Amino acid sequence: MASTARRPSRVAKLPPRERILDAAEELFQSEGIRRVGVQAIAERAETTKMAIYRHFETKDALVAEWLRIVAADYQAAFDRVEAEHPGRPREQILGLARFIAEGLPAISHRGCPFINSIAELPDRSHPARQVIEKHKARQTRRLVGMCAEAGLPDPEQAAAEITFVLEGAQVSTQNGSIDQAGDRLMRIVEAIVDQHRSPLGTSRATTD
Amino acid sequence: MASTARRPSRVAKLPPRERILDAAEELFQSEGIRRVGVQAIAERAETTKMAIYRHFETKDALVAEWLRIVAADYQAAFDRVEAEHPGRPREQILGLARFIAEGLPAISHRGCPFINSIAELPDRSHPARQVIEKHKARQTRRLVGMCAEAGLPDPEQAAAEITFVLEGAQVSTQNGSIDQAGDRLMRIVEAIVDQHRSPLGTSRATTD
DNA sequence: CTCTAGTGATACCGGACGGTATCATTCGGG
DNA sequence: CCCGAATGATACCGTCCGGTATCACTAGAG
Repeated sequence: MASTARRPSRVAKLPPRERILDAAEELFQSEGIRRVGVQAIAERAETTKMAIYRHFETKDALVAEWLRIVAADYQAAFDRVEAEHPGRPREQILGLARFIAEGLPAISHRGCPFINSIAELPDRSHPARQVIEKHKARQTRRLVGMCAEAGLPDPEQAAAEITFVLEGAQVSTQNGSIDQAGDRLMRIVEAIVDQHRSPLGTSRATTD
Repeated sequence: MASTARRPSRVAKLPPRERILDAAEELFQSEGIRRVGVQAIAERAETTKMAIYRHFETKDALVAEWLRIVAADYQAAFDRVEAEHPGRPREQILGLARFIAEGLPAISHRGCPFINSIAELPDRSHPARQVIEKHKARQTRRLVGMCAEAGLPDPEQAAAEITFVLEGAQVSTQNGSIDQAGDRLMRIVEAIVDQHRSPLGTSRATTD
């Protein structure tokens, strides 16, 4: 049976590997990769350094696995938004933008894990970098597809613009240069999706 | 009179402080702040660690000074673009965008120093963070002013959109998710500045 | 029960780091 | 010419880091 997956000693705990990944997630996100030592992760996971090195070859491998999970979560959110509006690419794009916009407040202290990790890992051969690269490539491919389905005349350009705006909203929120970034972001993406786009004017004709 | 500022031993060298800042610039930009040790900076500057600590209280102070210089260079480019098109805010904005777009290839390996530094310095109280914050705030203020002068109906929104797109183009170039980011960036900013903006269509009416 | 695989705990290693102390050297101004 | 300030060179300190070795323990399978 085992209602709880395991029960090592007293409290119901997740297996060590999960605890390690959870701890790594929290620490890497809030403090950065290089500032967080393996020891700190172990303490937060209520285990030891040795346990970490039993489950992950090196710290870099742990970093890569963390980013793999973040990317998977992101993709899952992408899937969810897509499934909520089947056959309606414009709504899908807006849903994605809303997902990002709603995540901005949580991101305001520390920014996007991918952007931050790239900054902390200059060498492109790092395993984590390849995880990010693949994720971003897939993300772009999907977005281009959505833009094409939405009937936008130049899907690549539209996807580039949406990508720019989404990324820019995150970094601008992080560095505090733009306030109400979420609202502004939504208005911009709406203008892109509705082609007539005059987001700066007062006209607010949402066709369909 | 000292035709050359100084000539310590053999080759004409800049004074140590300049050499240190130059070395720091190169190393911080290409490797990141935390990956670069004071020793490495000293070697690159053809001096010693002690010399660095004679000119800068701590490594953090050196980082802050470096970013202050980067911000100043940036502001200078901003000034130059502004002076090239006096009284023509639209041309000024486009010039700024072009400045960024042309800098993208050089940035493709390592990204924007401000974005990277924020990622490497999680604590907002860090002196370098305050340098960045001030710079970004001033940047936004100037851009809003330009948008207002250009007669755009909602200058704050337009400035936000331009900021998002500029920042997003930089991170997207860095992570390789968008190709031809420079061209795409220019088309987007043109569309923002010319309000009729249908950058995705084939119409290419560049008035004036 | 016994055997084994996974886990917890501790100590350790070599290296890099930020920062300091000390002393020799050089150079320009008086 | 000489003095003092700035610089160069080297050694050092305490700390933290990634990673390893060792040993005791627990729990589940047979």
